[in-house]
Amino acid sequence: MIKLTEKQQALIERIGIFQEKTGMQPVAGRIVGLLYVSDKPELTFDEIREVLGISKSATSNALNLLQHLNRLDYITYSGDRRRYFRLKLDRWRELVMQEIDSVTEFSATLQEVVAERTKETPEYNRDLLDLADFLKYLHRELPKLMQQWEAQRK
Amino acid sequence: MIKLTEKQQALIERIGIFQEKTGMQPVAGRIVGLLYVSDKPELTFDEIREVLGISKSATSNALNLLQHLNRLDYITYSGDRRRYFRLKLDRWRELVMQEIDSVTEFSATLQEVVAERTKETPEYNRDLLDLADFLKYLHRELPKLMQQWEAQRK
DNA sequence: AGTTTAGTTCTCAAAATTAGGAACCAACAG
DNA sequence: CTGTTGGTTCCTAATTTTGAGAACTAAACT
Repeated sequence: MIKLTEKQQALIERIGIFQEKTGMQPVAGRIVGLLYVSDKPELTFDEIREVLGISKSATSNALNLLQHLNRLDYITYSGDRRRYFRLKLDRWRELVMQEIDSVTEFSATLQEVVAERTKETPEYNRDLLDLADFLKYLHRELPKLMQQWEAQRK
Repeated sequence: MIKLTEKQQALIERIGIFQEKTGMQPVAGRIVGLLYVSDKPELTFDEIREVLGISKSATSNALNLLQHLNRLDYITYSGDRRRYFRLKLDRWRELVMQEIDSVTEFSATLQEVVAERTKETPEYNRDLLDLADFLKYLHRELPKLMQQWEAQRK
């Protein structure tokens, strides 16, 4: 049975709250926190349930949500019926791209907005287009930025 | 009295929902949408209230929230007691930096997490540190990226 | 002083989110 | 075919969020 230190528990709560602020439900946020912090990075349904003191339904729903959000995975071992859930941490590059994608989508909406707007407010329209364009630029440049980062670290 | 087209209303709803997904409350999200779309980019309290069909309390609370989030401003004209609310759109660069800041803050938590973690999971710890480091890198590089963007646009 | 206007605050009800518990299902074990 | 385990689903209650309405404040106008 898994036991957490005070510090670990505090970290889980902090991470949980951070995730909540990005729109995630509380239990899901804490599961993410737990998987960040836990010495074993692969936990079973019941380990998660037990250590966080939450119900089966909450656990099930949150795990499914996290899988939908592309944050979670599970692996199995033959002769063991349980799933071992883990963060898709090794794929964090995809995660970051995913976040930027949604922003870029918004950029398209901004362009639609400008297309609808009066032409009487040229500076305002320019600001909107600039923002939209920068977001797209950011989206395009992100892969390069990742490569640069790879290169510059020792 | 301000009148919106169907298309404008639809855009406001779309923008509103997008904002909601980033954790903003519904009315605040729609106000942002309205100010993006409205031909007049500076609206009074009552214009906002009326065109969105919301109560004074909801309007007041949302406007204050948006000012706290650094998204809104207002200007006044002498001899007119009303405030003219507007998006701080011309400052979108700051906005973008602000968003990245909060991510960077999370990066510090990740480093704390790794400091607490067992050393028995070196790859996992490496992934965590990589992510944390990349987020900081992104934070540092963003200003440069903005400059590049300024330079490359015609 | 009395009234109108711009906006705030308080109280409360409606609606949405969250999560517990129990019943359920499917796979495997004996 | 019966029992156990891992996980899902359904129903419901508690909590939180949201926003309306009315009372209120403060400034400006008369």
